[in-house]
Amino acid sequence: MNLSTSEENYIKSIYHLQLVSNIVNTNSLAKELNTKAASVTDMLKKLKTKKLIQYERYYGFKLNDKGIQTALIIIRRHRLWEVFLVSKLGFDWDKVHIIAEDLEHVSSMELIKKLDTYLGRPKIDPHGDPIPDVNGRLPVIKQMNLFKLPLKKTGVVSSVGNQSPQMLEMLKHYGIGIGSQIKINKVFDFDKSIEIKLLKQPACIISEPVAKNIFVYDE
Amino acid sequence: MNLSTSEENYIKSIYHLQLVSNIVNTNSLAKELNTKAASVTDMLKKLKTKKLIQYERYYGFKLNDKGIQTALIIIRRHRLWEVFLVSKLGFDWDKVHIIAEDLEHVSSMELIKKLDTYLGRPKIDPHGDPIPDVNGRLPVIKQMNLFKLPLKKTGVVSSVGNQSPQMLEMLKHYGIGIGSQIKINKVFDFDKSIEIKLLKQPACIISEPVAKNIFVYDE
DNA sequence: TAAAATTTTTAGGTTTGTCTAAATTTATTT
DNA sequence: AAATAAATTTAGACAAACCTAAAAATTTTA
Ligand SMILES: [Mn+2]
Ligand SMILES: [Mn+2]
Ligand SMILES: [Mn+2]
Ligand SMILES: [Mn+2]
Repeated sequence: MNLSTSEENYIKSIYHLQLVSNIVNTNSLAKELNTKAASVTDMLKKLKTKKLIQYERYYGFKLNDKGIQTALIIIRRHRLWEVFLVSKLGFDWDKVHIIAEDLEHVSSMELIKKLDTYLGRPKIDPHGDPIPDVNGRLPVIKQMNLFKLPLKKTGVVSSVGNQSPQMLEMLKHYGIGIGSQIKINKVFDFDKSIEIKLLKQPACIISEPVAKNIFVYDE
Repeated sequence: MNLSTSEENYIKSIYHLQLVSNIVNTNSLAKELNTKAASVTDMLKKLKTKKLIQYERYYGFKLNDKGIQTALIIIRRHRLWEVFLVSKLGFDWDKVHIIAEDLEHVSSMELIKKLDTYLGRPKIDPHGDPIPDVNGRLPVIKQMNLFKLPLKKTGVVSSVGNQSPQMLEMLKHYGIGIGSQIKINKVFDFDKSIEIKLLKQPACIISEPVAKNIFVYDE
């Protein structure tokens, strides 16, 4: 298909937005991409002629099957590079997204195939997000919000909702990462902050907004 | 400085051309970059305003110190990625140039620093070309043309002049690579082709154009 | 040295991706 | 149901990186 960096970024952003809202609107995409609504409209026309989106003016838009397939290929590249940056180069998880944002646009098939093999065909990226396979299939990861974890029951951190550098830096500070074993000691009614206990660490308290973005699976 | 991919490609090409000819002319750069002379002139104006080249119209041009420094940073990224592709991902040496041509434009300093460390601070790339250090200093590699190697004396292949995929594929076929131990058995007067002997391989004959592009050091 | 050939630059366009400001359309209030 | 507000699109520009064709400068040849 041969897409520009800009087209790829639009497709990826539409994909992420339509996971939440089913139909995507111009303003939210503009905000997501740090651009203006008028620019978005221009690009929507182009993506429509390339038959990657469903789009009727004033009615919103979303990726069609071909568009979703394309998005998953780009997401696969992004997440494989993130694994590389963390597991091979030793980057912290809060530093890799920006770099992967560039690397994901290098489109050699052979490169991604060999990178995947080299990394040991990882199923999740450093933030716990699933890596689409070569055919764009996403492994389903069974997980729940930390708030759903019964008191005193141990869960394993599986992914993070908000992945801003600010959030990730904070979790790093708390010592919370993918794979961390976590237990809820107590929920405080006042502000819904919770006291948690991690292995080999003293108990600590995290706020509701933080807790809401942590996902776990049990045992 | 923040340069576009296109600007970086121009700078790198000027660098390579001025190694040979000292002063570079519009047409040769256009040919090198598979573009037109008019496009080159446009870019030269831009590079001049960015103070990266010395350029007087109709008189040719070359990189100034700042331009050379910039070129060496890009070449460093290119060659480090080539090392990665060959030594970590298992690519053949004739397949890595095109991919590195894209990867070299990902400009995170931290990335290149960590990649360098990860690769063990290599001094040469898979084609035997020296990798500039962080400060843009090039290690000097003492070598000579294969034709200068005395008969029956063993040399070690250190680099290749023509690095087109066609040439590299051919050398791969002959089993000639960087580090190969090579001896000249005989030079044929007729066409200056030479019979060579590599370790653990039967003797074979290579043409003059091929031999002229092979460089060795003795011992 | 004058004509011819070559090289380089300029003039004027195109495409991609962006923008601001104005016009439309749709949604929300009175 | 108007009026108002919000969202979206269009109109018109702009910068980057290209292009072709024509003009200008330089070099070569006769
Ligand atoms: Mn990106
Ligand atoms: Mn991620
Ligand atoms: Mn390049
Ligand atoms: Mn190389």
